[in-house]
Amino acid sequence: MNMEKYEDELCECGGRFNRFVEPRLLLLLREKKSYGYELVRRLEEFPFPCPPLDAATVYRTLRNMEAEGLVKSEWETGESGPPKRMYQITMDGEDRLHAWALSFEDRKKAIESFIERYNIGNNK
Amino acid sequence: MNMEKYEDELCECGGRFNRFVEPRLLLLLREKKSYGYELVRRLEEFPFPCPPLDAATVYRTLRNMEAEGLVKSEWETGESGPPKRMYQITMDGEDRLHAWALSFEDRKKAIESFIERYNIGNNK
DNA sequence: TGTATCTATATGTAAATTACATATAGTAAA
DNA sequence: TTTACTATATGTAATTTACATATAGATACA
Repeated sequence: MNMEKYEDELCECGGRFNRFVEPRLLLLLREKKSYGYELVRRLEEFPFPCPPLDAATVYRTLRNMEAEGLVKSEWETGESGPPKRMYQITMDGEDRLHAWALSFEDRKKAIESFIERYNIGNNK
Repeated sequence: MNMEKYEDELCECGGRFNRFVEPRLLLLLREKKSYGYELVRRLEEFPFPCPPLDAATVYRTLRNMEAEGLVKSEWETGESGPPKRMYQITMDGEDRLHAWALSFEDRKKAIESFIERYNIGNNK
C-alpha cells in the first residue's frame, strides 16, 4: 500500500478501488443507448466523491461487460466524426443492475453503522 | 472480470474490493488495543454484507499500517497461549480514521443518489 | 496547406486490494 | 498421543483501477 499516493489523491473518495464503474454504466445505459466517449462524461453526473474515471477504464469495462452479455454493441457511423461503438443494455444487464441496487442498500446500512460507531468514540 | 465467481460469491456484498479493512481496523483499535487473531473476529461485528475476512488479509494489513505509522505493535506474552503482537492506534492513525469517516459521509450520499436514480427508471 | 485540437477507440503495463493455500509453532483437550 | 485451537506469517494469483501511449478521422484556424 503506497499511502503517499493514497493521501495525496484518493482519501477524499474513500478508497481507491470500488469506483462502481459497472453499476454506473449499467444505469446510464438503461436510461439510453450510448457509447464510450459520451459515457466518460455522463459518469460525472453521479456525485461520487472521486476524480473522473479515465477513458481507458471505461472502454475496457464496456468490452468486458459485453463479453459477459450485460451489454451489446454495434458500430454506428454518423454524419460527422469518427464512428462510435454504440452500446445498449441487455436483459442480463438489467438483472445485474437490479442486484447492484439491492447490494447498495446493504452497503448504505453498513456505512451508516460505521459512522455511528465512529461518532460514539469521537471526542473532537 | 470473472463474473461466474462474482455472481456466486460476491454480488451480495456489492463488489469484491473495498472491504474497508483499514478503517474498520482503525476504529476497532481506537476502542481498545488488540491483536490480529482477535481482530479477525471483531471485524465481524460490523454489518458489512460480506463474508468474513480471512486472517491473512488482516495480518498483512496490520503490518502495512504499522509501516505507515498508523498503528504500532509490541509482543505480549500472556499466561497461556502463544505470544500475541498487540497493536495500538497512533495519532496519525486517528487522523486517518477521521479522514475515513468524512469520506464515508460522501460515499453514503453517492450511494443514496444512485439508488434514487435507479428507482426512477425502475418499472418492476 | 499545414497544424493543432477535438472526437473516438484501443492496448500495454503497473499498482493496489483481496482471496486462497500453506507453513510454523505453542497450547489445550480428548 | 493425536487432535484441535491459538497465533502469526508468506507465496501466489485474481480483480480493479491508473497512467501512458497509440491510432485515426474530423474540424478549426492561421
